[in-house]
Amino acid sequence: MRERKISESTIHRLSHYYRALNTLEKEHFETISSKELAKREKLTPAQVRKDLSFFGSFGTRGLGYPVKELKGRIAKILGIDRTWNVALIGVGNIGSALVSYKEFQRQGFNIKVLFDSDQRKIGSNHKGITVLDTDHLEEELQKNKIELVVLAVPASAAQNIVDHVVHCGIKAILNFAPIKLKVPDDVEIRTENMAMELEYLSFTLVNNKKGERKKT
Amino acid sequence: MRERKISESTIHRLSHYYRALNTLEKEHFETISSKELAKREKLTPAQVRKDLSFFGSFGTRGLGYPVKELKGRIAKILGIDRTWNVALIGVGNIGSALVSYKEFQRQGFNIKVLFDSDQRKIGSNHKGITVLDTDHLEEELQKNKIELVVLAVPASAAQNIVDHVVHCGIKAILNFAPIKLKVPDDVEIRTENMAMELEYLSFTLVNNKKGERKKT
DNA sequence: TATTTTTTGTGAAACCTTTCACATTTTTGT
DNA sequence: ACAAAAATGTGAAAGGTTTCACAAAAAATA
Ligand SMILES: NC(=O)c1ccc[n+]([C@@H]2O[C@H](COP(=O)([O-])OP(=O)(O)OC[C@H]3O[C@@H](n4cnc5c(N)ncnc54)[C@H](O)[C@@H]3O)[C@@H](O)[C@H]2O)c1
Ligand SMILES: NC(=O)c1ccc[n+]([C@@H]2O[C@H](COP(=O)([O-])OP(=O)(O)OC[C@H]3O[C@@H](n4cnc5c(N)ncnc54)[C@H](O)[C@@H]3O)[C@@H](O)[C@H]2O)c1
Repeated sequence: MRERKISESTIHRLSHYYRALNTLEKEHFETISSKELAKREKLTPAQVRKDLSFFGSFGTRGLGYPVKELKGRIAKILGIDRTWNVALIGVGNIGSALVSYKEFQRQGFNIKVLFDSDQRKIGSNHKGITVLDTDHLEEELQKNKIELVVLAVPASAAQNIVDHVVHCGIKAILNFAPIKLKVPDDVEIRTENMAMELEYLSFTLVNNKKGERKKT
Repeated sequence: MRERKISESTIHRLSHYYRALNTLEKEHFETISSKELAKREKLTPAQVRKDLSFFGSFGTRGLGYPVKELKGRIAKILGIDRTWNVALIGVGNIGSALVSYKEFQRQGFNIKVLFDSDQRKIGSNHKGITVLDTDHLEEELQKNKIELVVLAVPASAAQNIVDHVVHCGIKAILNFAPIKLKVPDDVEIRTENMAMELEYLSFTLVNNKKGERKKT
């Protein structure tokens, strides 16, 4: 096995490189240097090279990286060279927005099933997908070979659902409930916490951080 | 001036402490030790103490931190001991979900104005707020003393709008468009990129990161 | 009141991430 | 074919963040 210990920041930057390479491909670039790629992503060339070097040597000295090939390599690293079966639980305000969002589908995150506990919603149709009853959650997750779950239920319901989701072997969860959920070590859960981002912005506003950057 | 250089992680942890303290207050705790607070947030006690120590000495040795007071101190640090006037631009799928989300209002982020460029949406009402025409963006942002902008427009429209928003002095933006926006150094912009989170999850799935943690 | 226990606040150490700097390789130009 | 220029890949240095460990202070106990 190759040696692992890749930081979260590196993975996030790979996502950025991937988008940049997509654009570059559309602009008909054949190759790109770390310098130019860094400039587009507001990073340093060394950072770009170091990030990529964790996964192999993809470039050519004196020339740079082959756009199309590097894009493919990163897709493979990120696991987006395939599609994933996704279930969305909680078809409320945010859940509905997510179902309507075509970008996920296009990126290979295929929302296959929807769940809700509200009788008025069960059986209804969202973008061609029927809303199922959470009572049949585990059974349906398995039947549809779901690999990734998006959670958009109220915070109070989230932990209970996560327990079921984990119980049937799901290893990746994207959570929108503003709560810290308990999962076993081998399950990755990412929480999208908008309130926290607003608080960060609020902090920068009251601390005028950017204005008085250097320490006095 | 006090010496600054607080990391993003510290601020995010303050947000977590704040929520934990809220809960603790409801549970009628008078004081809390760094040990207990750390346990609730899955951190180390040293981390909690170090984070807080950047802002002062709020605890009592042998006893811990006074829950109510510490909560107030953190609120002040984060700038959430007040309300902020917020404008939301782009009342589509995700925009509508955000307007309906009462939690923001309750947290002091007061969505005062909505904007859209779609004639069918302009003049319509969302949760008691009328949608205004983006043609009058700068004028209305100023009139309503907006301090923070939430951007929920298509990626293709985002940069142009940001330029206007920045032009009338806004210093904090929460962006949902999956694109890297250019803003001056003194403007803080946070981008909520769900696709990137999904990609991170996808990476952990293909790399089975959690399972084979230790380097071989 | 004296002793033990608890717990903070904080320098120093350990750890992790980014940047530097340069040998090496390949391309480009003459 | 050779020299100059461009650009990678990577150890080492620098910079940041987290954890350790302990003195100091307060609380609890006897
Ligand atoms: N709306 C937003 O803009 C927003 C923003 C940030 C975070 N969030 C979070 O996202 C989550 C959903 O928010 P929302 O605004 O869409 O709420 P919502 O009430 O509109 O939707 C929640 C949905 O979950 C369903 N539900 C409730 N209990 C369930 C259960 N046990 N099993 C299955 N489904 C269940 C409800 O029937 C409803 O359809 C909440 O945790 C909220 O805090 C929402
Ligand atoms: N829907 C989701 O779940 C989701 C998830 C992640 C990111 N996003 C991002 O959020 C943004 C909005 O997504 P959406 O699904 O709500 O799209 P949407 O098309 O439903 O909404 C976009 C809204 O912006 C308005 N608009 C377009 N140009 C405008 C302009 N120049 N000025 C003002 N308003 C303008 C449109 O009229 C529309 O009401 C997009 O950038 C999208 O990529 C959406």
